[in-house]
Amino acid sequence: MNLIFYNIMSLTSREEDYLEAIYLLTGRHVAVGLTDVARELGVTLPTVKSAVTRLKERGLVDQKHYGKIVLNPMGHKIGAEIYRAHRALRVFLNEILRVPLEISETEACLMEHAISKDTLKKLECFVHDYQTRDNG
Amino acid sequence: MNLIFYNIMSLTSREEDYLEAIYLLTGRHVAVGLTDVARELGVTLPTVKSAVTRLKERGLVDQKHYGKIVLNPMGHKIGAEIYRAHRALRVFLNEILRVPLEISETEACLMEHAISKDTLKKLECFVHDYQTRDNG
DNA sequence: ATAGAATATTAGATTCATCTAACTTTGTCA
DNA sequence: TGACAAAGTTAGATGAATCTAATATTCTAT
Repeated sequence: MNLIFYNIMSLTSREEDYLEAIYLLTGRHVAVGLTDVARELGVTLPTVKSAVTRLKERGLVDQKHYGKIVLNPMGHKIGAEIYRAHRALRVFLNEILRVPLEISETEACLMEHAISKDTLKKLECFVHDYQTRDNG
Repeated sequence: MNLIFYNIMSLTSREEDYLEAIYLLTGRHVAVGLTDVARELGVTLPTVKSAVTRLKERGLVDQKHYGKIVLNPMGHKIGAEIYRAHRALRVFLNEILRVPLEISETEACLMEHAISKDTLKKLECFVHDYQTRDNG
């Protein structure tokens, strides 16, 4: 079911970042505006605007004129998945490699786009197993 | 000693890829041409040309008109370091997470740019320790 | 209800990374 | 030694991602 989408829909890292940011903000806010995303990612409003326009063209988000940003089901799914990779990587870096939290955060954010579904699953298992049998 | 350079010299992922490719080819060939790099990275000649031009402007490589590509000391150092990160990540993915080699190769190549010197050192230690006490 | 603040939009520029097509130089071998 | 192949160069286009500056809309609080 995803194969069809995945081929058409190979997103850039940056598109994934925007999707992830919107996903996270959606979990905290009632409504997500361009300004929220801009703050979250440290970019300017027009930059967010053009990213959202591109995501809109791909059918991953909706935004009415002067309106809030809403994730479509596929956008939500991708955002959630990117965040899952982000979290697994951050935990691996921070709790297993003992990289400081801030740095783990930053580097996880850069690595999260590189990791496939299969690898993510393996990483999650590894992290889980490692934690349950008290290593380190 | 590196701080000065590192600030001026924040390379894009792609610039790092080219440097790494040239570094690897240098270890195999006598002389590295644009065509070798193009083959290695799967891009066209003009693309390599413009990348090399940019790396030349940064003083990381040299190339005379119609000549071969030569890494300058700093370029060599960066290329070697990127490759070190690449290797550590590939080994982690392949030998510890049991991700198939081809996929480990690809994903390491994407992650290698995200990882700082400190994190790399930690990852290398982790991989080493993991391997010496026969886990899995 | 409206003025001022906050937010969103548009226009236009820049840089990187890529491509194709056309051209030039170098190198080789018959 | 000169024709042809291989390698390198240049020109020009495209798209993503970013910015600043200017403009438009919406919200809010008096």
